[in-house]
Amino acid sequence: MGRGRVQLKRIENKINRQVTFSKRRSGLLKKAHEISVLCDAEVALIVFSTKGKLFEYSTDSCMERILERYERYCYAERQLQANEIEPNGNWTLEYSKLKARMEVLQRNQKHFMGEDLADLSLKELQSVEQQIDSGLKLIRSRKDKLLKEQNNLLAKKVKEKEKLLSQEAQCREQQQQLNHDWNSSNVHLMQTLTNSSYQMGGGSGEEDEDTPTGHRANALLPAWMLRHLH
Amino acid sequence: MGRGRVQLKRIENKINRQVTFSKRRSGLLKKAHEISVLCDAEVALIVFSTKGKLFEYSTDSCMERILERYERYCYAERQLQANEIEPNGNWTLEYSKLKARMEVLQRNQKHFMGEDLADLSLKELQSVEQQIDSGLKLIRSRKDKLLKEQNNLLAKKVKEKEKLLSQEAQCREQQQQLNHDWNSSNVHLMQTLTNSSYQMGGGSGEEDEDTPTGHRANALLPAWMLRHLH
DNA sequence: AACTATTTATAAGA
DNA sequence: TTCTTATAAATAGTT
Repeated sequence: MGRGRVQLKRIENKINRQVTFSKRRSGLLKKAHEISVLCDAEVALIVFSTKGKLFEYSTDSCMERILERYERYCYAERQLQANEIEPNGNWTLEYSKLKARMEVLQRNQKHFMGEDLADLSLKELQSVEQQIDSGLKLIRSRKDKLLKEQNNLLAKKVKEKEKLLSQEAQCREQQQQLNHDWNSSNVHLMQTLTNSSYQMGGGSGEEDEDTPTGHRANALLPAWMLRHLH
Repeated sequence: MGRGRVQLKRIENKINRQVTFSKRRSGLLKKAHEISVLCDAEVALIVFSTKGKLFEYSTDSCMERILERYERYCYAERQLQANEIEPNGNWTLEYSKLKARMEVLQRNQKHFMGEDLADLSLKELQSVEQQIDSGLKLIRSRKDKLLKEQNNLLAKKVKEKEKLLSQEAQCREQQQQLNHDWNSSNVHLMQTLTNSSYQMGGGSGEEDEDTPTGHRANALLPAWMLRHLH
């Protein structure tokens, strides 16, 4: 576009390069904005000049959110790594980076729980809604699966009990002949039945027994964590 | 660029939007690459389509490095702040505390989005489900509210336009009436004042609203773009 | 900073 | 999706 073809290689003349950079940069930013608006896409564009000056564009002027999304999309490897590796150099820098990320996460989490929604534009709201909705679906199908598994397990247990009971009944028949007390045996039977039906209704089976801390409360978020959100 | 001007607003036709996205995306990536090579710049470009698919370009195919550079650049300021405000004693302690909180938040966020659900017991699942569900309800009602507000606003605008139009119509009628009266009673006078009456009869000179030649670019460009233009 | 001859990008159509 | 083509837009080189 211009008077003469251009070779795709570094422009050696410094002035020329600078001018071209300036022109193309604004063109690039404009096009990023256009595709974002026209096609309802989310765009993040970062440009460092040779001299190290930063230029950026991001849809809805929220670079952090898009970068977070990018990282999530990329299997979150970077996040994990960055958090695992102990920063040995600049503590204040690492700390503030972490803090900034934290803030984004907190904001996100609040939105997920329906707080501070006034911050969000309609588009953003829709995107959160979509994310949450798909999350909810996944959670429900997972729950469904777990429940079915437990039911199967319980059904098996019931069968076993029945088997035991019939064996017991046989025993009892034999015992009857020996004139043993019928009532005590009956009570025992009742207890067994009650126990199994309770487990079925309660649903969670044996998992609660392993709880180490003991505060696996109804709320997913412990109080101290909720405090961190504010 | 193409057969007809294009308005900078979301393309409503879905097929059309998809096609345009595909075309412009490749154009954008190409231009990102070009400026990177020609001007020796470092470029990172991330694009999410409406459907959430990721496309990216980065100089030297090293997105991570550029994003880190970006964060360093952006957090330089924060770093100064942090240096003054944050505790000057035990950085490693502060850092690991923050990290722990971060990890909890990340885990939670994943669960909210339906990832890593295998970690959760049935009870926890139910609790997450509940939280998310209530969040979703809040989000939907907020969206509803926003949409209604927008509707009201638009309705108002429509009414205003209607009002203006009817007012204009009235004006014109009155003027015509005046002209008519004046013409009929002052024919001879009019002849001596041809020039001025011609101007008057021609109507109000300010009516033409369409100024196709005026570019008015600055008014339409977002602030960031203006900034980059200088 | 403008200008303009050209190249490039792309909207619409097939 | 891909190709074609008429046209709008971007921009290289110039002033």
